[in-house]
Amino acid sequence: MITMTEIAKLTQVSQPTVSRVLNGSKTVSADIRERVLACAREHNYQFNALAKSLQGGKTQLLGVLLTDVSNSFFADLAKQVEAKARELGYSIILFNSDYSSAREQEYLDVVRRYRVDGVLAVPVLEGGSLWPGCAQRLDVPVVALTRQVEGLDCVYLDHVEAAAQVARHMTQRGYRQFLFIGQDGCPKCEGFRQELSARGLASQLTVLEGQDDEQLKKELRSHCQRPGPRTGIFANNDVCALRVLSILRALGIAVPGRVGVMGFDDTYMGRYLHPALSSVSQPIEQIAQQAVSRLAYRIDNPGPAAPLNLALPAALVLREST
Amino acid sequence: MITMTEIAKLTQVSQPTVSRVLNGSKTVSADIRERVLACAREHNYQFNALAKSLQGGKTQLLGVLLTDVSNSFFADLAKQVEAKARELGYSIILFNSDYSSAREQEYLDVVRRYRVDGVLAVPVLEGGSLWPGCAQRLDVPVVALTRQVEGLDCVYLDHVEAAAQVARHMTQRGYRQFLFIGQDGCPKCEGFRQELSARGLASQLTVLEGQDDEQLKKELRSHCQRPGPRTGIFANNDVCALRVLSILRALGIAVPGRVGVMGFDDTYMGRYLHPALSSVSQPIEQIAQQAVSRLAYRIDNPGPAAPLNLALPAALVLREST
DNA sequence: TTGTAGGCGTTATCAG
DNA sequence: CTGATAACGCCTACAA
Repeated sequence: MITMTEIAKLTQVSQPTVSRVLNGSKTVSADIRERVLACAREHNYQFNALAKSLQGGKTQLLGVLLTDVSNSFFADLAKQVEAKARELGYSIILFNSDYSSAREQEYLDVVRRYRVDGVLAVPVLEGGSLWPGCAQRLDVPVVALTRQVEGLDCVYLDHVEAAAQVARHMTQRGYRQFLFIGQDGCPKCEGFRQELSARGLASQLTVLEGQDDEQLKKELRSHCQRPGPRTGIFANNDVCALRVLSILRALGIAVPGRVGVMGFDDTYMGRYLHPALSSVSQPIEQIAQQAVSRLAYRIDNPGPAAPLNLALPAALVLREST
Repeated sequence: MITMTEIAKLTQVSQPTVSRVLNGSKTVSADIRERVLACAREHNYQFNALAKSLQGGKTQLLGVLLTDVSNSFFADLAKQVEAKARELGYSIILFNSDYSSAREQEYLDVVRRYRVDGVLAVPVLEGGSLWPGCAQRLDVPVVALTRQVEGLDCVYLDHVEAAAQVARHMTQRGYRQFLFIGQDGCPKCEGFRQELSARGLASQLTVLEGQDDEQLKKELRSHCQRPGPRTGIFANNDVCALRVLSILRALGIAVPGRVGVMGFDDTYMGRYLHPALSSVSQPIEQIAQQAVSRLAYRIDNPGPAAPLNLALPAALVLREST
């Protein structure tokens, strides 16, 4: 690949002059400018971003650490983040921690090696308590995605509040017994529990981890097939909700009559299911937009700043399953 | 961030000595080694990948150009590619062309700027005829993903053969009228047509672009509701198949009795649908594995080589919808 | 075993 | 308006 020095030789000028031309400096005579530009075009010149960055400048690179790109929510998020980053002239190095803290740490080092200008990350651990420390060691700005992290810039959907909305909606629809399928103690679960508690229904909540299909089927049978009040099931995400719907159908349990099902993320498939899936919609584009522009701002304005703690509101998308 | 030169000053040795220690050279005295390592650890040293690469070496960076990460197939692919790349010590810069050729060209330049060691790309245009040219201009190895490109390394699922399998399966199941939903002339469509043709059924094939739901519904009604032979519908991908299933249900058309539906990509949701969706399964992990290791091989062994043209076989996953 | 000198492709700061 | 020169962080000779 051709360099400025080579162009300089070919066009009989000094290398700094080539630099001036290629960077659009006005203080170059017309004929030199033309000669240089012609030569650059002819050889398909592209500046060496590494050399340029070495010079103390920025790399225009953002590290993006996700837990699982194959999850359709994160995939969407990655897409939007890439788009926003591009608008601001950044490219992204993508890492997939696969929910492994060890890998997350490893990637934190890699990101430093490449001297990225900033990092967007979905912390592996919900609490994210070790992240402020990581961020400091990184010595570039960091914005946490979709997780609240104390003492760190973060942009997220308010899971607690969203789950409370779900609880309100379900009680309104007449469900009086509840199942949360996901990790006990996570923000969604807590928000759900709190709101039920406020309505004196906390004792009616059961939390199921719901790993494999067989296990889940057994548990759903015992919870939903016996007579009793209608049951509202809040699934950790749409994939999980889809599995639940499938099992309920196999069990011959009526949805939304006997049991209501609510997903999370509002993935595209929801509207095409039968019954169409009610879900909590995340404002993915806003999250990406806010996170990237905050990161860009911090890159352009270094120095300490009060952490941004941006909790975006969720919207319930009500369809047939509740 | 601390540099070798700074460590050198702190430990009272020369910078190249620091380099030797940090790169594990044996020819350094024990006490210097320890002093240097201690200092490096203390200041959390990470080498500057830019500077190192500038030296004419490799960047350990791979450019990955996708058309749409939010598509669950490509999201899976991205995940696998990242994993394989990591195993070989590469990090990936991810670009999303969004099916825009203009953006694709733009990204080709960006990738050159960062002096990536190689590129993995899903060409925007099916034929991919301008890619061999692009690859040459890139002057790093390129491997095309999931598309056959003449004169370029490529790893893909054989769409033509896969579609032929679908046609055979459908005729076996007694479908005698056919719909392909997707772009006319694409490999899947051609493979489907050819195989039907070989069975004297080509005249029974109709191709629908199927953009919006309303339009598609109208067309499906006119094709499937009138009496006549059973219809086999081959959808371009699972998302599309899901839409078709949803519309057929609304129309009260029996699946798989009156109409059979086959998707493509075998995304996770297929097995949970009702009826469970038959689909063509792509060997995503193999594609990623083969593509990345081929790329790595070409990086390590520069110079001309006969293009690899690796067509992986598809597997039909038969469930309830056909 | 260790240090010195040069260069990778840029940009920035000087002179001229 | 243009050209030297130094510097960024590292590595690879070569020299001591």
